[in-house]
Amino acid sequence: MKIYNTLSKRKEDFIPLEEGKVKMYVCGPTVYNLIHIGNARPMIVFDTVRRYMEYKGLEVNFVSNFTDVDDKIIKKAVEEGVEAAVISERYIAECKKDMAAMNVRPATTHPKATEEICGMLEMIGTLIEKGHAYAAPDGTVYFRTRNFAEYGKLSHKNLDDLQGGNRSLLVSGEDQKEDALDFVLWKPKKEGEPYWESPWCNGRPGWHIECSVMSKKYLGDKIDIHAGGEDLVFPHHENEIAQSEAANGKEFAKYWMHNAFLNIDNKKMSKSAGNFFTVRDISEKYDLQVLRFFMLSAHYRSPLNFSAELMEAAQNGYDRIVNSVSNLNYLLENVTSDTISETETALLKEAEGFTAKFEEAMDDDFNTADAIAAIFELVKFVNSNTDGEKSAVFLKALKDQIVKLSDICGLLVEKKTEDLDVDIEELIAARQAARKEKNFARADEIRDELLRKGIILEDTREGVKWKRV
RNA sequence: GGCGCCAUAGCCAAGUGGUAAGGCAAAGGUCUGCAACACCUCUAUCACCAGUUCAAAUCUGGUUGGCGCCUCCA
Repeated sequence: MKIYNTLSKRKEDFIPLEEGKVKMYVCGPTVYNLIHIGNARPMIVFDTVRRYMEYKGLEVNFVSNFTDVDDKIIKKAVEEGVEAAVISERYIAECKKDMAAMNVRPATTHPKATEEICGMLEMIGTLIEKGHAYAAPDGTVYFRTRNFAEYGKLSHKNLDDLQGGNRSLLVSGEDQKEDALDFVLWKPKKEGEPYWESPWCNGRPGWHIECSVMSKKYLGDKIDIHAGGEDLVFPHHENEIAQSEAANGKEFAKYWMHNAFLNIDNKKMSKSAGNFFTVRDISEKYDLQVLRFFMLSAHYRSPLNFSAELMEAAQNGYDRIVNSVSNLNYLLENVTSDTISETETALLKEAEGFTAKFEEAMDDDFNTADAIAAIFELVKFVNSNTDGEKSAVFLKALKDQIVKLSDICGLLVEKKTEDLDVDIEELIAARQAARKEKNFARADEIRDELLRKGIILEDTREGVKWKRV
């Protein structure tokens, strides 16, 4: 299994620190609103990485945080006149609903920043002791960036380029820094903000320290994979490395994975540009499985464009897989043979090739676009090689194969079987009778009536199939 | 100003040295009372220029056109 490592800028063989186990940390959302479809990309991508690793027999300890103390949360709390925790708890709950609908599995642990303040105070203390951080007179604690020799190794920047960046860095408190590149570990509270006591001042943590601390607490000083959106490479992840490695004296993470951005109609999504969609918005029009399928249709390191047309195409593509499984289920319900023939055995062997192709794609830095192509090839193979004459063993094996590969991608392609109401069953039977008498007007009338009730009929060679709109 | 990425059919998207996967859409056909599903057929020399090589979408240099990070941001 190869993974592209941002640190080395190349694909590397994935070798877990501990055989058979993976320690993985993914930077989670700041919970001040419903999550947007940009937030959804890393969730879906890294959930898929996790699922594939588990499929390969690895035990994945997957940690993803909720940042629940932040300026935007506080601002929203002030606007609504409630405690910050009311806002963060509300949106954590909403986020979990969206994740469930996208079939993103809950992390092994979902730590919250506000519950890890103790660990942050401890790490900041260690950094000060070791000379990597200092407290300014007003109680702000800064990280001494130039004291960490490897600073810039992830984003491949050097400090002098950064400093020469000609931008005005003089925001408030800037003058008390030893160096313009030093970043905040702890900052004093402002009036009305939530705060915690500390040796330096009553205040709250800077943005970067939380991930260093949560990763250390739940996974250990050194982990296998640290992941997130590409915008986090600098400064967030660069700063995490500086803090963790300076404090722990060990390499922080072996592999760094970053997903590319999602654009809307070829532009960066932003509220001001008016092209901003929450996952909830999309769920009103589409099953979020379609969103997931869409996200996986491109490689995670390629920028992906989002538009209404592309979602339609994704809907149709996803339906093709669902249809194939639904056909297999229909055949299985009406199966007549349960002994597998020699031809069938040979076909199953051939079908294994698609699983091999799928794995080859996923082993190559999680090439989901290629992996999904393998699923489509399997779908075509299934559609071309199954009919009412085939045995139950054969059909079941093929169905399991499609469902399994789709499941690795987190795609649910098997609709739950449900029983129809008796009156609907009777209408379908009545239509069949009408068709037999060649009374097609009556047959079509019944079909329209069922459509109004949300049932779509399809007359296949093997009989009448139905599905929900 | 510094660092970096991308450019493959109408659309989306794999392919990083051996002669272009897959999906969507469109068209024609088979099946079917019709529709739907499915199946078959059909669609590209890979932005442009030069070079390396027996061989390049794939390597090198250049041109053009997009984009990202350097600031809260997935």
